Amino acid sequence: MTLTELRYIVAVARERHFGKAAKACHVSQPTLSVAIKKLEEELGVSIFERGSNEVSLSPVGERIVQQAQQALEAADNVKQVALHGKNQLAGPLRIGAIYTIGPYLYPELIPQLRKSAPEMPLVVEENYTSVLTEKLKQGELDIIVIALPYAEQSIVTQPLYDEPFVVLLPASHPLTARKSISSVHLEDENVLLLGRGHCFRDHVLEACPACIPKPGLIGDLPHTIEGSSLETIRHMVVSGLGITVLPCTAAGAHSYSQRLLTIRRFSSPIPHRTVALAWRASFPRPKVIDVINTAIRGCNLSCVKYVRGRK
Amino acid sequence: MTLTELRYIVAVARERHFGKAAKACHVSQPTLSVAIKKLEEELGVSIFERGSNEVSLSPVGERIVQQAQQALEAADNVKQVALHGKNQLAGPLRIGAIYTIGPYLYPELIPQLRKSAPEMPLVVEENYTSVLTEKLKQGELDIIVIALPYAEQSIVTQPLYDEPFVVLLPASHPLTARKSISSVHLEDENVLLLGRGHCFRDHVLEACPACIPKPGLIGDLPHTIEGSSLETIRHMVVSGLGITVLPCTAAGAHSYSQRLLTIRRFSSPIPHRTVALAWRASFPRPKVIDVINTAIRGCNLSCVKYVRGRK
DNA sequence: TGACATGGATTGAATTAAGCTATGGACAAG
DNA sequence: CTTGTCCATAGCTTAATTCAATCCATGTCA
Repeated sequence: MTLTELRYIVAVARERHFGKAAKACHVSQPTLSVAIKKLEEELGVSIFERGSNEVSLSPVGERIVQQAQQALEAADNVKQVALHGKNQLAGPLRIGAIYTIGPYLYPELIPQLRKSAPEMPLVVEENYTSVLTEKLKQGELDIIVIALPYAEQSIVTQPLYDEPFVVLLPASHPLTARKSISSVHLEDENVLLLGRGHCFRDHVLEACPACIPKPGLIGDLPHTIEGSSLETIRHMVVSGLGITVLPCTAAGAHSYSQRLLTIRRFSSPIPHRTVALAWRASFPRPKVIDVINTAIRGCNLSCVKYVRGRK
Repeated sequence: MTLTELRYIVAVARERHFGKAAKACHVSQPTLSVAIKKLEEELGVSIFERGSNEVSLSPVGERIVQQAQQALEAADNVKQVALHGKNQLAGPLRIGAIYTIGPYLYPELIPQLRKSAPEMPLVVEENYTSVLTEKLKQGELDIIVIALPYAEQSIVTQPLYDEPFVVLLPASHPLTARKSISSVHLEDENVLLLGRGHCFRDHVLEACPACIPKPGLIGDLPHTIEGSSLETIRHMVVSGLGITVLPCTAAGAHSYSQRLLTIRRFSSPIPHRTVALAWRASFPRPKVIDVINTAIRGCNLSCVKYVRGRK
């Protein structure tokens, strides 16, 4: 078995066409055909099913190609390691965070990283968990910050901190009279939610099942209003459209004074989420993980509880 | 770059000797020397430092070899996938658990797995976290059950359940009068601990810092008695040597009647541990993980709280 | 139905890479 | 100064890879 053969089967699996795959690999079609046949004989299974007018993957082939991709990635990483020399903290790092973390973590994290790894330029992105996951797996991102639970094949995760949720109220709201708020108090309130796809939306609904949006209108407005970001929701809370639930790191960073907005904590059991790092298991720069881990723990996120560190 | 070259550098890194490495690879010494030189030229770095009387790894070389090992493992897995054919649930699985989980989980888990994956013979082991980790990394185990926190390079973890701790008392003990017990109640008690190396020992000490063992003797016995397993500790509790803290799954499975032993829950905050699966990120049988996950969730562990599943 | 197009398999020659034996050269020990 | 160790180099052989040319099965359309 050679890396070349693995490249060939990955190409055919991608192109679904021997000729095109051969072109993509810069070899002739017979070369590729022979190489694949040789590999199939060595492995004792047929990877592709040559139909009359199409090439498809056999069930085993599917998994073989997946595994081959991993092997190729690992081999590529050998080159990367050699390229970047001994300093893992040199060279760019592509980092992603979900929408409900990025805006509140990055302003703390990035200055920290500039200090601890000045030779590591950062490419930074915000997106949904699903998009970040895809980009991470495709190698378009190196490390992402998401909320647990999170389990993906060949992705390593590392919990960072537990983040309690808080309630954001207009200052004039009756609930501001309470010192802490239970999820039952939210049942009759108009709780503004993020749109579908935001995992924080699901976290809130889990903590407050009664907040599940109902179809229909109240006056001109839909029964439940969905915001496209925590900041738009904050504006709507100010404007009196309703109240909302925020992760605590998002509670402080805003431009409204206490005369307009009030924050109240939850009474026990306090709903919360666990924020974690995730990276490809094959990511070849362990020190980068350590540095980011340390940097986040060094961030001034006063309301969170850091998870005990890596051993 | 070829897999053969990677095998060569891994061998030299292991043997620290070109000649011996060549023998281990079943090739002549010049073959190996040339191949390594070629790879070093391709990568543009020198992997080994040829000293007068010894071969050592350069700093970059160290990481290159590590990465090479990963690539070789991934390539091996291609063969494994082909070998076991389309059925990931066929072929033996080597599973490990720490001492404080295995005896209580296996009797539930193994019959479950026999049902859901009858063609998968199980090789089962119990050991300390550190030993299991080493065996997992070396490929001597496929999947292990440990307690969080757990973070190892290129190991994937998946939380399974939260397990509250309980207090085990002789039936005649004054604390049996209480419905629930707080850690402060343990301060003046003789709390029997597991020996060093058991992570559960550390969990107990974290929940009850006052229980940290003090040197010295009480009469003939050491001030703090350490047991080699939860079962030996249970015997000692029966015999009146002291009380102990157990994970709740270990509380029920014993041969003593309620007339001798009493179990009491903790009052809030209830100390607990999170039990998780861990496997090499390169482990090529994702369905096996799913099946074990499902099997454990199907176990009759009434006292635990299962963590939300994989998405 | 038959000419043609498509797409993978086969063939055989040319090239390249990987392997071996023999030898060279640096270094340390005696 | 000799000897032994150990990695590097040279020259040769053999095996593997690649390509162009060709074959063959299948599907399309007049």
